[in-house]
Amino acid sequence: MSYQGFTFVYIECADMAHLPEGASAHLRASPPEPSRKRLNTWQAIRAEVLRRIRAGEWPPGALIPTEQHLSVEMGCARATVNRALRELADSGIIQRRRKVGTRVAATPLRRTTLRLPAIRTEIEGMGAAYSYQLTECEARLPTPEAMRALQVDAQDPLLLVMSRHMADGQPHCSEAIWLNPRALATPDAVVFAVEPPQEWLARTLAVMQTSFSILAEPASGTCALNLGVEPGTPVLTIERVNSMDALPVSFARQFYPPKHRLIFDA
Amino acid sequence: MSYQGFTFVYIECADMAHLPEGASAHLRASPPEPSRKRLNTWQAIRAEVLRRIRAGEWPPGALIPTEQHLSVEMGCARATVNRALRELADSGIIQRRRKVGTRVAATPLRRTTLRLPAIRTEIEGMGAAYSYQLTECEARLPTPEAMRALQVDAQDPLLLVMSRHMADGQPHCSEAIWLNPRALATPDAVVFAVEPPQEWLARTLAVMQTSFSILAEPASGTCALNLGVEPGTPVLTIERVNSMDALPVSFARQFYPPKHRLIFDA
DNA sequence: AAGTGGTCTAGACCACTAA
DNA sequence: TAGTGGTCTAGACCACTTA
Repeated sequence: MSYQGFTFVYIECADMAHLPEGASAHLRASPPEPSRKRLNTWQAIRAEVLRRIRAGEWPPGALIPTEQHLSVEMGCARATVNRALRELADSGIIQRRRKVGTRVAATPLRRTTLRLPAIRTEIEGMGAAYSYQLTECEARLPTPEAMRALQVDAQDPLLLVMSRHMADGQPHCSEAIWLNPRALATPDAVVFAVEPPQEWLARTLAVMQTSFSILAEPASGTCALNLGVEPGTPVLTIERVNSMDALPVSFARQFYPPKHRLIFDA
Repeated sequence: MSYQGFTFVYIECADMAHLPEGASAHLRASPPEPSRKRLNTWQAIRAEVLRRIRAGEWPPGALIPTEQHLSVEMGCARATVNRALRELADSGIIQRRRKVGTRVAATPLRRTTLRLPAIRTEIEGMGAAYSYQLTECEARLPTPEAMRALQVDAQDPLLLVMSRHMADGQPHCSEAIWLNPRALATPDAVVFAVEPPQEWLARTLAVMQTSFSILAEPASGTCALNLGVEPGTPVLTIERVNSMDALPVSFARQFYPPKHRLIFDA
Protein backbone atom coordinates (compact mmCIF):
# COMPACT_ATOMS: atom_id res chain seq x y z
CA MET A 1 0.00 0.00 0.00
CA SER A 2 1.36 3.40 -0.89
CA TYR A 3 0.54 7.01 -0.15
CA GLN A 4 1.83 9.75 -2.37
CA GLY A 5 0.17 13.08 -1.88
CA PHE A 6 -3.55 12.51 -1.97
CA THR A 7 -3.31 9.35 -3.92
CA PHE A 8 -3.49 6.04 -2.22
CA VAL A 9 -4.18 2.44 -2.85
CA TYR A 10 -7.22 0.82 -1.45
CA ILE A 11 -7.89 -1.81 -3.96
CA GLU A 12 -6.28 -5.07 -4.81
CA CYS A 13 -6.22 -6.89 -8.07
CA ALA A 14 -7.13 -10.42 -8.93
CA ASP A 15 -4.34 -12.53 -7.65
CA MET A 16 -2.15 -13.77 -10.44
CA ALA A 17 1.15 -15.50 -10.50
CA HIS A 18 1.63 -15.40 -6.78
CA LEU A 19 3.87 -17.63 -4.82
CA PRO A 20 2.71 -21.00 -3.67
CA GLU A 21 1.58 -21.00 -0.09
CA GLY A 22 0.80 -24.48 1.00
CA ALA A 23 3.27 -25.68 -1.55
CA SER A 24 5.47 -28.68 -1.41
CA ALA A 25 3.14 -31.44 -0.44
CA HIS A 26 3.04 -34.97 -1.75
CA LEU A 27 6.17 -36.50 -2.86
CA ARG A 28 4.95 -39.46 -0.90
CA ALA A 29 4.46 -42.32 -3.30
CA SER A 30 6.35 -40.39 -5.93
CA PRO A 31 6.52 -42.39 -9.15
CA PRO A 32 9.83 -42.86 -11.02
CA GLU A 33 9.70 -39.14 -11.82
CA PRO A 34 9.56 -38.47 -15.54
CA SER A 35 12.10 -36.17 -17.11
CA ARG A 36 9.67 -33.25 -16.97
CA LYS A 37 9.51 -31.45 -13.67
CA ARG A 38 6.52 -32.20 -11.52
CA LEU A 39 4.15 -29.30 -10.92
CA ASN A 40 1.88 -30.10 -8.06
CA THR A 41 0.64 -26.87 -6.62
CA TRP A 42 -2.22 -25.05 -8.26
CA GLN A 43 -0.23 -21.82 -8.19
CA ALA A 44 2.59 -23.44 -10.15
CA ILE A 45 0.15 -24.75 -12.69
CA ARG A 46 -1.53 -21.38 -13.05
CA ALA A 47 1.85 -19.76 -13.57
CA GLU A 48 2.83 -22.33 -16.19
CA VAL A 49 -0.42 -21.90 -18.08
CA LEU A 50 -0.03 -18.13 -17.97
CA ARG A 51 3.51 -18.46 -19.22
CA ARG A 52 2.44 -20.51 -22.21
CA ILE A 53 -0.29 -18.05 -23.05
CA ARG A 54 2.04 -15.09 -22.81
CA ALA A 55 4.72 -16.90 -24.78
CA GLY A 56 2.26 -17.40 -27.59
CA GLU A 57 2.24 -21.18 -27.32
CA TRP A 58 -1.48 -20.92 -26.75
CA PRO A 59 -2.63 -17.84 -28.69
CA PRO A 60 -5.89 -15.94 -28.01
CA GLY A 61 -8.89 -17.97 -29.03
CA ALA A 62 -7.05 -21.28 -29.02
CA LEU A 63 -8.21 -24.37 -27.18
CA ILE A 64 -5.83 -25.57 -24.53
CA PRO A 65 -5.45 -29.20 -23.45
CA THR A 66 -8.06 -30.78 -21.22
CA GLU A 67 -7.74 -31.01 -17.46
CA GLN A 68 -7.10 -34.71 -17.84
CA HIS A 69 -4.31 -34.09 -20.32
CA LEU A 70 -2.69 -31.39 -18.23
CA SER A 71 -2.90 -33.39 -15.03
CA VAL A 72 -0.93 -36.18 -16.70
CA GLU A 73 1.57 -33.82 -18.25
CA MET A 74 2.20 -31.91 -15.04
CA GLY A 75 2.09 -34.97 -12.86
CA CYS A 76 -0.65 -33.90 -10.50
CA ALA A 77 -4.29 -34.59 -9.75
CA ARG A 78 -6.99 -33.26 -12.03
CA ALA A 79 -8.50 -31.35 -9.10
CA THR A 80 -5.30 -29.36 -8.88
CA VAL A 81 -5.43 -28.44 -12.53
CA ASN A 82 -9.09 -27.58 -12.09
CA ARG A 83 -8.30 -25.19 -9.26
CA ALA A 84 -5.64 -23.44 -11.33
CA LEU A 85 -7.82 -23.10 -14.40
CA ARG A 86 -10.78 -21.97 -12.33
CA GLU A 87 -8.71 -19.11 -10.95
CA LEU A 88 -7.69 -18.10 -14.45
CA ALA A 89 -11.28 -18.28 -15.64
CA ASP A 90 -12.36 -16.11 -12.71
CA SER A 91 -9.80 -13.54 -13.84
CA GLY A 92 -11.18 -13.61 -17.35
CA ILE A 93 -7.95 -14.97 -18.85
CA ILE A 94 -9.53 -18.15 -20.14
CA GLN A 95 -13.07 -19.27 -20.84
CA ARG A 96 -14.33 -22.74 -19.99
CA ARG A 97 -17.29 -24.68 -21.35
CA ARG A 98 -18.27 -28.23 -20.70
CA LYS A 99 -17.81 -30.62 -23.52
CA VAL A 100 -16.10 -27.89 -25.53
CA GLY A 101 -13.01 -27.31 -23.48
CA THR A 102 -10.96 -24.37 -22.32
CA ARG A 103 -10.15 -21.50 -24.58
CA VAL A 104 -7.75 -18.58 -24.19
CA ALA A 105 -9.96 -15.49 -24.05
CA ALA A 106 -9.86 -13.62 -27.32
CA THR A 107 -11.42 -10.52 -25.82
CA PRO A 108 -9.53 -9.38 -22.79
CA LEU A 109 -12.43 -9.09 -20.38
CA ARG A 110 -10.46 -8.57 -17.25
CA ARG A 111 -11.96 -9.14 -13.86
CA THR A 112 -10.28 -7.54 -10.94
CA THR A 113 -11.21 -7.36 -7.32
CA LEU A 114 -12.36 -4.15 -5.75
CA ARG A 115 -11.81 -3.76 -2.02
CA LEU A 116 -14.17 -1.32 -0.42
CA PRO A 117 -13.16 -0.82 3.18
CA ALA A 118 -14.83 1.38 5.71
CA ILE A 119 -13.54 4.93 5.42
CA ARG A 120 -11.88 4.73 8.80
CA THR A 121 -9.90 1.71 7.64
CA GLU A 122 -9.05 3.48 4.42
CA ILE A 123 -7.64 6.52 6.20
CA GLU A 124 -5.85 4.64 8.95
CA GLY A 125 -4.40 2.39 6.27
CA MET A 126 -2.71 5.48 4.85
CA GLY A 127 -1.10 6.07 8.20
CA ALA A 128 -3.23 9.15 8.85
CA ALA A 129 -5.34 9.98 11.86
CA TYR A 130 -9.03 9.47 11.32
CA SER A 131 -11.64 11.91 12.49
CA TYR A 132 -15.29 12.37 11.78
CA GLN A 133 -17.64 15.34 11.80
CA LEU A 134 -21.40 15.33 11.66
CA THR A 135 -22.65 18.12 9.45
CA GLU A 136 -26.36 17.63 9.43
CA CYS A 137 -28.90 15.08 10.62
CA GLU A 138 -32.59 15.52 10.03
CA ALA A 139 -35.79 13.97 8.75
CA ARG A 140 -36.41 14.80 5.11
CA LEU A 141 -38.54 13.82 2.19
CA PRO A 142 -36.50 11.86 -0.34
CA THR A 143 -34.98 13.26 -3.47
CA PRO A 144 -36.00 11.41 -6.63
CA GLU A 145 -32.68 9.60 -6.51
CA ALA A 146 -33.21 8.48 -2.94
CA MET A 147 -36.76 7.40 -3.81
CA ARG A 148 -35.46 5.12 -6.51
CA ALA A 149 -32.60 3.77 -4.51
CA LEU A 150 -34.64 3.01 -1.40
CA GLN A 151 -37.87 2.17 -3.20
CA VAL A 152 -39.99 4.57 -1.18
CA ASP A 153 -42.67 7.15 -2.00
CA ALA A 154 -42.21 10.89 -2.14
CA GLN A 155 -44.21 11.21 1.09
CA ASP A 156 -42.12 8.76 3.11
CA PRO A 157 -39.92 10.69 5.50
CA LEU A 158 -36.32 9.54 5.60
CA LEU A 159 -33.40 10.36 7.83
CA LEU A 160 -30.64 12.26 6.05
CA VAL A 161 -27.23 12.23 7.69
CA MET A 162 -24.48 14.35 6.22
CA SER A 163 -20.95 14.22 7.45
CA ARG A 164 -17.34 14.36 6.52
CA HIS A 165 -14.34 12.19 7.20
CA MET A 166 -10.93 13.72 7.78
CA ALA A 167 -7.41 12.39 7.38
CA ASP A 168 -4.97 14.19 9.68
CA GLY A 169 -7.52 16.97 9.95
CA GLN A 170 -7.80 17.46 6.19
CA PRO A 171 -11.13 16.77 4.49
CA HIS A 172 -10.93 13.39 2.84
CA CYS A 173 -14.48 12.43 2.00
CA SER A 174 -17.90 13.99 2.24
CA GLU A 175 -20.80 11.66 2.83
CA ALA A 176 -24.58 11.81 2.61
CA ILE A 177 -26.65 8.86 3.82
CA TRP A 178 -30.37 8.36 3.58
CA LEU A 179 -31.81 5.92 6.10
CA ASN A 180 -35.25 4.40 5.77
CA PRO A 181 -36.92 4.37 9.22
CA ARG A 182 -39.54 1.95 7.96
CA ALA A 183 -36.92 -0.65 7.17
CA LEU A 184 -34.62 0.06 10.05
CA ALA A 185 -34.93 1.19 13.66
CA THR A 186 -33.01 4.43 13.33
CA PRO A 187 -31.22 5.60 16.43
CA ASP A 188 -31.40 8.94 18.14
CA ALA A 189 -29.65 11.55 16.02
CA VAL A 190 -27.20 12.05 18.86
CA VAL A 191 -25.56 8.74 18.03
CA PHE A 192 -24.29 10.07 14.73
CA ALA A 193 -22.56 12.97 16.40
CA VAL A 194 -19.97 10.46 17.48
CA GLU A 195 -20.27 7.35 15.35
CA PRO A 196 -20.16 7.40 11.54
CA PRO A 197 -23.43 6.08 10.14
CA GLN A 198 -21.71 3.38 8.10
CA GLU A 199 -20.07 1.99 11.20
CA TRP A 200 -23.32 2.11 13.11
CA LEU A 201 -24.98 0.26 10.25
CA ALA A 202 -22.29 -2.41 10.08
CA ARG A 203 -22.43 -2.90 13.84
CA THR A 204 -26.19 -3.07 13.89
CA LEU A 205 -27.06 -5.07 10.83
CA ALA A 206 -24.19 -7.49 10.42
CA VAL A 207 -23.99 -8.62 6.83
CA MET A 208 -25.92 -6.77 4.22
CA GLN A 209 -26.03 -7.00 0.49
CA THR A 210 -24.54 -3.89 -1.00
CA SER A 211 -24.66 -2.58 -4.53
CA PHE A 212 -22.22 0.07 -5.64
CA SER A 213 -22.00 2.70 -8.32
CA ILE A 214 -19.06 4.86 -9.23
CA LEU A 215 -19.42 8.08 -11.16
CA ALA A 216 -17.98 11.55 -11.65
CA GLU A 217 -20.08 14.63 -10.99
CA PRO A 218 -19.72 18.28 -10.05
CA ALA A 219 -19.58 19.03 -6.34
CA SER A 220 -22.83 20.33 -4.89
CA GLY A 221 -22.82 23.19 -2.40
CA THR A 222 -22.76 21.13 0.78
CA CYS A 223 -20.27 18.68 -0.64
CA ALA A 224 -17.98 21.48 -1.80
CA LEU A 225 -18.18 23.07 1.63
CA ASN A 226 -17.35 19.79 3.34
CA LEU A 227 -14.39 19.11 1.09
CA GLY A 228 -13.17 22.71 0.99
CA VAL A 229 -13.34 22.96 -2.80
CA GLU A 230 -15.21 25.18 -5.23
CA PRO A 231 -18.75 24.12 -6.10
CA GLY A 232 -18.72 22.42 -9.48
CA THR A 233 -15.33 20.82 -8.91
CA PRO A 234 -15.33 17.24 -10.22
CA VAL A 235 -15.77 14.72 -7.44
CA LEU A 236 -15.59 10.97 -7.55
CA THR A 237 -18.84 9.62 -6.15
CA ILE A 238 -19.31 6.16 -4.72
CA GLU A 239 -22.90 5.22 -4.10
CA ARG A 240 -23.80 2.31 -1.88
CA VAL A 241 -27.24 0.86 -1.35
CA ASN A 242 -27.35 -1.52 1.59
CA SER A 243 -30.14 -4.07 1.66
CA MET A 244 -31.38 -6.67 4.09
CA ASP A 245 -33.29 -9.48 2.43
CA ALA A 246 -33.78 -7.41 -0.72
CA LEU A 247 -35.20 -4.52 1.33
CA PRO A 248 -33.06 -1.40 0.88
CA VAL A 249 -32.28 0.17 4.21
CA SER A 250 -29.73 2.84 3.37
CA PHE A 251 -28.50 4.87 0.42
CA ALA A 252 -25.08 6.38 0.89
CA ARG A 253 -23.19 8.73 -1.38
CA GLN A 254 -19.51 9.31 -0.71
CA PHE A 255 -17.72 12.15 -2.45
CA TYR A 256 -13.98 12.30 -2.99
CA PRO A 257 -12.02 15.28 -4.29
CA PRO A 258 -10.31 15.22 -7.71
CA LYS A 259 -6.92 13.98 -6.62
CA HIS A 260 -8.40 10.86 -5.16
CA ARG A 261 -7.91 7.63 -7.07
CA LEU A 262 -9.19 4.13 -6.81
CA ILE A 263 -6.16 2.07 -7.68
CA PHE A 264 -6.29 -1.54 -8.77
CA ASP A 265 -2.73 -2.63 -8.55
CA ALA A 266 -1.59 -5.73 -10.32
CA MET B 1 -27.57 -6.30 -17.71
CA SER B 2 -29.73 -3.22 -17.99
CA TYR B 3 -29.68 0.01 -19.92
CA GLN B 4 -31.62 2.99 -18.69
CA GLY B 5 -30.78 6.26 -20.31
CA PHE B 6 -27.04 6.64 -20.18
CA THR B 7 -26.60 4.35 -17.26
CA PHE B 8 -25.62 0.78 -17.77
CA VAL B 9 -24.23 -2.18 -16.01
CA TYR B 10 -20.85 -3.51 -16.89
CA ILE B 11 -19.70 -4.88 -13.68
CA GLU B 12 -20.65 -7.87 -11.68
CA CYS B 13 -20.53 -8.41 -8.00
CA ALA B 14 -18.86 -11.12 -6.01
CA ASP B 15 -21.02 -14.15 -6.38
CA MET B 16 -22.99 -14.80 -3.27
CA ALA B 17 -25.84 -17.07 -2.46
CA HIS B 18 -26.15 -18.37 -5.97
CA LEU B 19 -27.79 -21.57 -6.96
CA PRO B 20 -25.88 -24.79 -6.92
CA GLU B 21 -24.62 -25.80 -10.30
CA GLY B 22 -23.07 -29.18 -10.13
CA ALA B 23 -25.30 -29.87 -7.18
CA SER B 24 -26.84 -33.12 -6.10
CA ALA B 25 -23.93 -35.49 -6.12
CA HIS B 26 -23.18 -38.19 -3.63
CA LEU B 27 -25.96 -39.86 -1.92
CA ARG B 28 -24.03 -42.97 -2.77
CA ALA B 29 -23.07 -44.66 0.45
CA SER B 30 -25.41 -42.39 2.32
CA PRO B 31 -25.27 -43.14 6.04
CA PRO B 32 -28.46 -43.66 8.06
CA GLU B 33 -29.20 -39.99 7.47
CA PRO B 34 -29.38 -38.05 10.71
CA SER B 35 -32.40 -35.93 11.46
CA ARG B 36 -30.61 -32.81 10.22
CA LYS B 37 -30.67 -32.32 6.48
CA ARG B 38 -27.50 -33.09 4.63
CA LEU B 39 -25.81 -30.15 2.95
CA ASN B 40 -23.29 -31.42 0.48
CA THR B 41 -22.73 -28.70 -2.07
CA TRP B 42 -20.41 -25.83 -1.30
CA GLN B 43 -23.06 -23.37 -2.44
CA ALA B 44 -25.53 -24.75 0.07
CA ILE B 45 -23.00 -24.51 2.83
CA ARG B 46 -22.09 -20.96 1.89
CA ALA B 47 -25.77 -20.04 1.91
CA GLU B 48 -26.30 -21.65 5.31
CA VAL B 49 -23.30 -19.87 6.81
CA LEU B 50 -24.49 -16.57 5.37
CA ARG B 51 -27.94 -17.21 6.79
CA ARG B 52 -26.57 -17.77 10.26
CA ILE B 53 -24.49 -14.63 10.08
CA ARG B 54 -27.39 -12.54 8.88
CA ALA B 55 -29.71 -14.08 11.45
CA GLY B 56 -27.32 -12.99 14.17
CA GLU B 57 -26.47 -16.51 15.29
CA TRP B 58 -22.86 -15.66 14.50
CA PRO B 59 -22.50 -11.93 15.19
CA PRO B 60 -19.72 -9.74 13.75
CA GLY B 61 -16.39 -10.57 15.32
CA ALA B 62 -17.47 -13.99 16.55
CA LEU B 63 -15.58 -17.18 15.87
CA ILE B 64 -17.53 -19.74 13.93
CA PRO B 65 -17.04 -23.51 14.24
CA THR B 66 -14.04 -25.14 12.63
CA GLU B 67 -14.14 -26.76 9.21
CA GLN B 68 -13.95 -30.12 10.90
CA HIS B 69 -16.93 -29.31 13.09
CA LEU B 70 -19.00 -27.94 10.24
CA SER B 71 -18.22 -30.86 7.96
CA VAL B 72 -19.58 -33.23 10.60
CA GLU B 73 -22.61 -31.08 11.30
CA MET B 74 -23.51 -30.64 7.66
CA GLY B 75 -22.64 -34.18 6.70
CA CYS B 76 -20.08 -33.43 4.02
CA ALA B 77 -16.35 -33.52 3.43
CA ARG B 78 -14.11 -30.91 4.96
CA ALA B 79 -12.93 -29.87 1.49
CA THR B 80 -16.49 -28.85 0.70
CA VAL B 81 -16.73 -26.68 3.78
CA ASN B 82 -13.33 -25.27 2.90
CA ARG B 83 -14.51 -24.27 -0.55
CA ALA B 84 -17.58 -22.53 0.87
CA LEU B 85 -15.66 -20.65 3.52
CA ARG B 86 -12.94 -19.70 1.07
CA GLU B 87 -15.51 -18.06 -1.16
CA LEU B 88 -16.88 -16.13 1.80
CA ALA B 89 -13.40 -15.07 2.82
CA ASP B 90 -12.70 -13.91 -0.74
CA SER B 91 -15.80 -11.74 -0.49
CA GLY B 92 -14.60 -10.27 2.76
CA ILE B 93 -17.52 -11.65 4.78
CA ILE B 94 -15.33 -13.73 7.05
CA GLN B 95 -11.68 -13.73 7.98
CA ARG B 96 -9.65 -16.90 8.36
CA ARG B 97 -6.40 -17.51 10.20
CA ARG B 98 -4.63 -20.74 10.84
CA LYS B 99 -4.65 -21.98 14.36
CA VAL B 100 -7.06 -19.20 15.31
CA GLY B 101 -10.09 -20.11 13.29
CA THR B 102 -12.68 -18.30 11.24
CA ARG B 103 -14.21 -15.05 12.36
CA VAL B 104 -17.16 -13.08 11.07
CA ALA B 105 -15.68 -9.85 9.76
CA ALA B 106 -16.32 -7.01 12.17
CA THR B 107 -15.38 -4.39 9.62
CA PRO B 108 -17.31 -4.81 6.43
CA LEU B 109 -14.43 -4.80 3.99
CA ARG B 110 -16.35 -5.83 0.94
CA ARG B 111 -14.66 -7.23 -2.09
CA THR B 112 -16.52 -7.16 -5.31
CA THR B 113 -15.52 -8.09 -8.77
CA LEU B 114 -14.97 -5.48 -11.42
CA ARG B 115 -15.44 -6.54 -15.01
CA LEU B 116 -13.55 -4.39 -17.46
CA PRO B 117 -14.52 -5.38 -20.97
CA ALA B 118 -13.22 -3.90 -24.17
CA ILE B 119 -15.19 -0.80 -25.06
CA ARG B 120 -16.65 -2.49 -28.11
CA THR B 121 -18.04 -5.22 -25.90
CA GLU B 122 -19.32 -2.65 -23.46
CA ILE B 123 -21.24 -0.77 -26.15
CA GLU B 124 -22.52 -3.80 -27.99
CA GLY B 125 -23.61 -5.23 -24.65
CA MET B 126 -25.93 -2.22 -24.34
CA GLY B 127 -27.50 -3.18 -27.64
CA ALA B 128 -26.00 -0.17 -29.37
CA ALA B 129 -23.99 -0.03 -32.57
CA TYR B 130 -20.29 0.42 -32.02
CA SER B 131 -18.17 2.76 -34.05
CA TYR B 132 -14.70 4.17 -33.66
CA GLN B 133 -12.99 7.36 -34.81
CA LEU B 134 -9.30 8.13 -34.78
CA THR B 135 -8.73 11.73 -33.73
CA GLU B 136 -5.00 11.99 -33.67
CA CYS B 137 -1.95 9.78 -34.01
CA GLU B 138 1.55 11.12 -33.72
CA ALA B 139 4.93 10.76 -32.08
CA ARG B 140 5.24 12.91 -28.98
CA LEU B 141 7.41 13.43 -25.98
CA PRO B 142 5.72 12.12 -22.86
CA THR B 143 3.83 14.19 -20.34
CA PRO B 144 5.05 13.79 -16.78
CA GLU B 145 2.16 11.43 -16.16
CA ALA B 146 3.08 9.27 -19.12
CA MET B 147 6.71 9.29 -18.04
CA ARG B 148 5.77 7.90 -14.66
CA ALA B 149 3.34 5.37 -16.01
CA LEU B 150 5.62 4.02 -18.71
CA GLN B 151 8.88 4.51 -16.84
CA VAL B 152 10.56 6.44 -19.63
CA ASP B 153 12.61 9.62 -19.83
CA ALA B 154 11.43 12.99 -21.02
CA GLN B 155 13.46 12.54 -24.20
CA ASP B 156 11.97 9.20 -25.20
CA PRO B 157 9.52 9.72 -28.01
CA LEU B 158 6.21 7.90 -27.59
CA LEU B 159 3.30 7.30 -29.88
CA LEU B 160 0.14 9.10 -28.77
CA VAL B 161 -3.13 7.83 -30.18
CA MET B 162 -6.31 9.74 -29.47
CA SER B 163 -9.71 8.49 -30.46
CA ARG B 164 -13.31 8.23 -29.51
CA HIS B 165 -15.77 5.41 -29.29
CA MET B 166 -19.40 5.93 -30.23
CA ALA B 167 -22.61 4.15 -29.29
CA ASP B 168 -25.26 4.50 -31.98
CA GLY B 169 -23.29 7.46 -33.29
CA GLN B 170 -23.26 9.29 -29.96
CA PRO B 171 -19.94 9.90 -28.23
CA HIS B 172 -19.51 7.34 -25.50
CA CYS B 173 -15.88 7.45 -24.50
CA SER B 174 -12.83 9.47 -25.38
CA GLU B 175 -9.50 7.72 -25.24
CA ALA B 176 -5.84 8.69 -25.20
CA ILE B 177 -3.18 5.98 -25.38
CA TRP B 178 0.55 6.34 -25.10
CA LEU B 179 2.55 3.53 -26.65
CA ASN B 180 6.20 2.91 -25.96
CA PRO B 181 8.00 2.03 -29.23
CA ARG B 182 10.99 0.78 -27.30
CA ALA B 183 8.90 -1.85 -25.57
CA LEU B 184 6.63 -2.65 -28.44
CA ALA B 185 6.84 -2.81 -32.22
CA THR B 186 4.28 -0.13 -32.98
CA PRO B 187 2.42 -0.48 -36.25
CA ASP B 188 2.00 2.04 -38.98
CA ALA B 189 -0.32 4.82 -37.87
CA VAL B 190 -2.72 3.80 -40.61
CA VAL B 191 -3.68 0.72 -38.62
CA PHE B 192 -5.32 2.85 -35.94
CA ALA B 193 -7.52 4.57 -38.46
CA VAL B 194 -9.53 1.38 -38.51
CA GLU B 195 -8.71 -0.68 -35.44
CA PRO B 196 -8.96 0.67 -31.90
CA PRO B 197 -5.54 0.58 -30.24
CA GLN B 198 -6.77 -1.52 -27.33
CA GLU B 199 -7.97 -4.20 -29.72
CA TRP B 200 -4.74 -4.11 -31.64
CA LEU B 201 -2.86 -4.48 -28.37
CA ALA B 202 -4.97 -7.39 -27.20
CA ARG B 203 -4.61 -9.13 -30.54
CA THR B 204 -0.88 -8.55 -30.68
CA LEU B 205 0.27 -9.14 -27.15
CA ALA B 206 -2.12 -11.77 -25.82
CA VAL B 207 -2.21 -11.59 -22.06
CA MET B 208 -0.76 -8.61 -20.33
CA GLN B 209 -0.76 -7.52 -16.76
CA THR B 210 -2.92 -4.46 -16.37
CA SER B 211 -3.21 -2.02 -13.52
CA PHE B 212 -6.15 0.31 -13.31
CA SER B 213 -6.97 3.62 -11.70
CA ILE B 214 -10.32 5.34 -11.51
CA LEU B 215 -10.66 9.03 -10.82
CA ALA B 216 -12.77 12.10 -11.53
CA GLU B 217 -11.32 15.12 -13.28
CA PRO B 218 -12.34 18.06 -15.43
CA ALA B 219 -12.49 17.43 -19.16
CA SER B 220 -9.52 18.78 -21.10
CA GLY B 221 -10.00 20.51 -24.42
CA THR B 222 -9.56 17.49 -26.67
CA CYS B 223 -11.54 15.27 -24.41
CA ALA B 224 -14.39 17.78 -24.21
CA LEU B 225 -14.39 18.08 -27.96
CA ASN B 226 -14.48 14.31 -28.41
CA LEU B 227 -17.31 13.88 -25.96
CA GLY B 228 -19.23 16.94 -27.06
CA VAL B 229 -19.27 18.55 -23.61
CA GLU B 230 -17.96 21.81 -22.17
CA PRO B 231 -14.31 21.85 -21.14
CA GLY B 232 -14.13 21.44 -17.36
CA THR B 233 -17.11 19.11 -17.23
CA PRO B 234 -16.44 16.30 -14.75
CA VAL B 235 -15.42 13.11 -16.50
CA LEU B 236 -14.85 9.68 -15.07
CA THR B 237 -11.36 8.60 -16.04
CA ILE B 238 -10.17 5.01 -16.19
CA GLU B 239 -6.44 4.65 -16.56
CA ARG B 240 -4.89 1.38 -17.67
CA VAL B 241 -1.22 0.55 -17.76
CA ASN B 242 -0.52 -2.62 -19.69
CA SER B 243 2.72 -4.42 -18.98
CA MET B 244 4.55 -7.40 -20.40
CA ASP B 245 6.91 -9.01 -17.94
CA ALA B 246 6.88 -5.94 -15.71
CA LEU B 247 7.76 -3.71 -18.67
CA PRO B 248 5.02 -1.12 -19.26
CA VAL B 249 4.08 -1.00 -22.92
CA SER B 250 1.00 1.23 -22.97
CA PHE B 251 -0.69 3.86 -20.87
CA ALA B 252 -4.33 4.39 -21.71
CA ARG B 253 -6.74 6.97 -20.34
CA GLN B 254 -10.43 6.54 -21.06
CA PHE B 255 -12.81 9.39 -20.34
CA TYR B 256 -16.53 8.96 -19.76
CA PRO B 257 -19.08 11.76 -19.52
CA PRO B 258 -20.87 12.56 -16.23
CA LYS B 259 -23.92 10.39 -16.72
CA HIS B 260 -21.79 7.30 -17.05
CA ARG B 261 -21.70 4.93 -14.10
CA LEU B 262 -19.78 1.88 -13.16
CA ILE B 263 -22.38 -0.29 -11.52
CA PHE B 264 -21.58 -3.18 -9.24
CA ASP B 265 -24.86 -4.97 -8.91
CA ALA B 266 -25.37 -7.49 -6.17
C1' DA C 1 -23.75 -41.04 -27.14
C1' DA C 2 -19.61 -39.20 -25.75
C1' DG C 3 -16.40 -35.78 -24.09
C1' DT C 4 -15.37 -32.06 -21.02
C1' DG C 5 -15.66 -29.36 -17.00
C1' DG C 6 -17.80 -29.03 -12.06
C1' DT C 7 -18.06 -31.06 -7.88
C1' DC C 8 -17.82 -34.28 -3.78
C1' DT C 9 -15.28 -37.63 -0.88
C1' DA C 10 -11.99 -39.54 2.45
C1' DG C 11 -7.67 -39.29 3.76
C1' DA C 12 -3.30 -37.21 4.15
C1' DC C 13 0.52 -33.85 4.88
C1' DC C 14 1.95 -29.25 5.48
C1' DA C 15 2.11 -24.19 7.06
C1' DC C 16 1.20 -21.08 10.23
C1' DT C 17 0.67 -19.34 14.80
C1' DA C 18 -1.08 -18.91 19.55
C1' DA C 19 -0.19 -20.89 23.90
C1' DT D 1 3.37 -28.25 20.96
C1' DA D 2 -1.09 -28.44 19.42
C1' DG D 3 -4.89 -26.74 16.71
C1' DT D 4 -6.58 -24.71 12.62
C1' DG D 5 -6.72 -23.65 7.86
C1' DG D 6 -4.49 -24.65 3.06
C1' DT D 7 -3.63 -27.93 -0.16
C1' DC D 8 -2.98 -32.38 -2.82
C1' DT D 9 -4.58 -36.99 -4.24
C1' DA D 10 -7.20 -40.65 -6.51
C1' DG D 11 -11.41 -41.85 -7.60
C1' DA D 12 -16.09 -41.07 -8.53
C1' DC D 13 -20.56 -39.15 -10.23
C1' DC D 14 -22.90 -35.54 -12.42
C1' DA D 15 -24.15 -31.55 -15.64
C1' DC D 16 -23.81 -29.61 -19.73
C1' DT D 17 -23.11 -29.47 -24.58
C1' DT D 18 -21.90 -30.91 -29.12
C1' DA D 19 -22.16 -34.49 -32.48
